[in-house]
Amino acid sequence: MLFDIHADSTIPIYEQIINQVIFGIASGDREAGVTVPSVRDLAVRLRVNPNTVARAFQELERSGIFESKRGKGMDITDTAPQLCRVRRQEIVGQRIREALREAVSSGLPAQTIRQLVEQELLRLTGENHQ
Amino acid sequence: MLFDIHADSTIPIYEQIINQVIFGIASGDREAGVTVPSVRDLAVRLRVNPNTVARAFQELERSGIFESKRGKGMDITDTAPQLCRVRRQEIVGQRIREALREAVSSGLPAQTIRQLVEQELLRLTGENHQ
Amino acid sequence: MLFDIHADSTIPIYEQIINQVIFGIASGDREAGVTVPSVRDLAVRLRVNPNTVARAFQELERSGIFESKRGKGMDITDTAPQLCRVRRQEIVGQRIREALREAVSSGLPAQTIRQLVEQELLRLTGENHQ
Amino acid sequence: MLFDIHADSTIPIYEQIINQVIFGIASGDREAGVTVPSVRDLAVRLRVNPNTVARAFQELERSGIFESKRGKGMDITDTAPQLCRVRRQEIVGQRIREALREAVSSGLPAQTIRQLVEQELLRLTGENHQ
DNA sequence: GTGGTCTAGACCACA
DNA sequence: GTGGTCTAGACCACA
Repeated sequence: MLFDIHADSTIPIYEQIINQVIFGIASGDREAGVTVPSVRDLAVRLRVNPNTVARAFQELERSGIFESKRGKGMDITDTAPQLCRVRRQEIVGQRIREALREAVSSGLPAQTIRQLVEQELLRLTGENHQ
Repeated sequence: MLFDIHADSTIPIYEQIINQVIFGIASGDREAGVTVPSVRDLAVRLRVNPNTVARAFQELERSGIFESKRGKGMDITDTAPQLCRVRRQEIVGQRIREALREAVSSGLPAQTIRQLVEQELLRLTGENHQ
Repeated sequence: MLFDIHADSTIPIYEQIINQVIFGIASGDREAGVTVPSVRDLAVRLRVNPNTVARAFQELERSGIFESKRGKGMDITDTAPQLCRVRRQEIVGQRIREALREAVSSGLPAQTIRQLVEQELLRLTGENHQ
Repeated sequence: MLFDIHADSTIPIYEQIINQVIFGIASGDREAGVTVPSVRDLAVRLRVNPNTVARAFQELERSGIFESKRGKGMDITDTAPQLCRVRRQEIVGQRIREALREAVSSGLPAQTIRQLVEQELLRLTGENHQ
């Protein structure tokens, strides 16, 4: 599982970790039953405070995505892949919804907003939209 | 100028005020040279502490959108409309960019993202996209 | 007496009025015994709140530069010219002193400060310094 | 970094803090990447309310001189030294410019002004000007 | 531990 | 009346 943490993002580090775990599992990077790196190891790897990783893992456990193996670390649950696909859609959907709600309330014409979105999507996906 | 403040939003109140002033001026709600409601009045109207309004106004002054007339209150500057149109585009554009970047990095197929966006845009603008 | 009021200066308007009166008298623009414009007239001329002019005049009276002619306006006192020459030196001296004290405390080398001063003086007086 | 705060100065406390940070960094007192005293610590040290320090730090952050490391405190940015040297020159230069402009407009002869400046500079730097 | 936001309330200079 | 500054104190998210 790859992590790409930006300490200076507006998104808190623990939330970046959570989302990247969710996105990774939803995309099939990891399968159920697999053991997850320890809090300590991941903290070292990401150069991040262990408390921060611990917090992310706790929330993932509460969500039913991780389960703790009695003192032996964390596993990915059987239901994780399904849960993560749902959660991914929610997370992404909500942020898009908020961005568009703000855009509309700003008074920018719908046409301009649509252009902003389209142009950015093309830039990000590098895909031709025909 | 209409204000719609949500005390429980993740966006700080003073920033909501700033953005709504910017959006309002960018949309032509208020013209340059016009006097702005006083800190105290707006605070009462928004049921918010005067310090919070004052902070928003000070940032707007630093941005060249308001100018303080000593002892008399705040005016909208001559350059405000232009500045606000630029700022609006930046604010809206950045939030859209971040939402889409996250969406793409989540592994959702571009087609799904495009659907999410399109569906939300239609819902918000109530417009028929033919 | 000429006035040059800048509403947006960092120097309060009443203080600009006071200083310009003092500088004017010190420079011999007005002689003792001459009647001064009324608060109301000057306020109109300077497009300034009458309270502001009144405050300036009060301070000038307290300083012995103006004297009120029982309800008939203000005169310049006999001692005004002498007082104003002293005050002018104090006002100018103090602001220069503060500026230089800050400059020195900023850590800029004395040589750099001297250059800044010299260059500005030349610019302002348009005079050749040989 | 030494601080010398005067609660009774006409310059607001938060601005004194800002200027002294700028002057200190411009003079090489602190290097980039170094962590800054915490808001709470500095507030205790300066016997000032934490909010006042926080305001100064926030303006320094907005100026690109400090950067906030979420949950960890403030760092001096890489560009701070350069920014601070520029800012120092601006701050000092502007105050000198204003003082001299006033001096010239006061009607004092250029020669007298030059003497005032020279005498004060000598007093402050204790240096022989030959 | 860190900074960020907000409230309540005081006091001040200015117009 | 206006805004600007400051204090005291609370609460929160984050690491």
